[in-house]
Amino acid sequence: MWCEVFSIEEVNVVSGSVTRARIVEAADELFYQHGYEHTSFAAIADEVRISRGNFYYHFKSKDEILDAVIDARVGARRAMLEQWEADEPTPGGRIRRFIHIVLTNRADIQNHGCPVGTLTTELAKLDHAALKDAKGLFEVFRVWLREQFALLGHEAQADALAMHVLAFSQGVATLANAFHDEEFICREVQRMCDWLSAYTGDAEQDVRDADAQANA
Amino acid sequence: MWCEVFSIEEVNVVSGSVTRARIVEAADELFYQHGYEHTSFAAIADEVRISRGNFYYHFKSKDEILDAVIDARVGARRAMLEQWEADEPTPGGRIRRFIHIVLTNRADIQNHGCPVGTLTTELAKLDHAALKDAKGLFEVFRVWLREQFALLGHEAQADALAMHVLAFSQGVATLANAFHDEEFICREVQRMCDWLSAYTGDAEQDVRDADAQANA
DNA sequence: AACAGAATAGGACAGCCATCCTAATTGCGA
DNA sequence: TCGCAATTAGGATGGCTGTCCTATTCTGTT
Repeated sequence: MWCEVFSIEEVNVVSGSVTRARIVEAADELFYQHGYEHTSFAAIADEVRISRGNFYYHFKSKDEILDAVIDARVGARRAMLEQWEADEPTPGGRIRRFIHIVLTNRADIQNHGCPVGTLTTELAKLDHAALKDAKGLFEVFRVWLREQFALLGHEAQADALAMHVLAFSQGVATLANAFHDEEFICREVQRMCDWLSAYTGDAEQDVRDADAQANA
Repeated sequence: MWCEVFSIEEVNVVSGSVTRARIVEAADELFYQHGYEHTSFAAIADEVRISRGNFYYHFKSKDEILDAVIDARVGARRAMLEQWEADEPTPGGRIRRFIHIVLTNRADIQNHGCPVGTLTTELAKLDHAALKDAKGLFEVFRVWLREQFALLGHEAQADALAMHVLAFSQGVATLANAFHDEEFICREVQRMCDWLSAYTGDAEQDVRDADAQANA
């Protein structure tokens, strides 16, 4: 759901203008922090230090900025998952890595919730055309998790297990955002990892051990 | 999180004016369906068939309507929980009842998510003063669930277990809203009830066994 | 019937917003 | 250096929103 920040230059290679990339980056952050509807052109303009009217050279509407933001998020998440596959040799380790995101990004999550879940929820309420694309963000993780469970030999249940892990992340994120309770996040991550170990086959792993292994 | 509808007259006894109650009722529904920010006075006015300017006889701002809506929701949820305590003899049965809400109200949840979770998420993004009260809605369920687990003899873990059940409901609601997958809801409810049975002591959903143990 | 206060209607207002338009500036190839 | 296209600035515009104000209608009491 969440993702490390990638530099503007990297994005720029794909999308053309530097200004355009900076607009997308600023919009991404502001949409996450304050929501899509509540973020005005003026706010993005202040952030990018660009004239309001100038947006329309790069985008022809606010909706189009949203599309670009979602595309950027999809790209960033895909890149993150590929990185995980390079780092983690086992599917179980990769899933654990996903579970640990709510801990890794706990500061942002407590402040603003899950970028994927909150955007999807908002666009659903607005009955916005981009809702379909936002759901695509969820699908990226769903498909990836499904693959990992299939690799663990649970092909028949793979999708159900993937959805269960996604539900975990959304539940934790929503409550962490509401209550700002860090211990709660730790407990739920531990519980989820315990649950996962029944599917990976190896013995249960303590959170600290997993972190130590990840940093090794 | 969700709640049966109570008639206007019932609410009216407490709050005074009939028109006021109708405004709150309409606002409650519209805030749920389209979000607080995206719901305009005009939309509520159309629903209640009342003049725009007339709102300010009953409320002195939109924020005040939100406060009234949250108060109404708290009242309705409290009433629902009291009803459950009258209906269900065992704490385990009551918790199961809570778990089943996502199934009972699956239509609304698939369309608009959880009324408590989505409101809290939105108000957090808006940095709205009423966020505190919206969190209070969560607290109503948290405290109640904690009580039920304590009655089951798990006082030490009661709050953690309550939070776990809340996280379940939020995760399922968010994904049900995104994917409109009814089977997913069923699976997760079943999984959660299985999990719960480890704390109620009985093998399956036998109410009398749970009752006997609770009274022991 | 007369009056008072509650309740309602509907227009007026200022502020914010996304969008559009046009002029100015920049950067780059010839 | 010139010229053209890409890029930017910033004001103008119209629509929507929450809020306010005042005139009117309703309701119950004397």
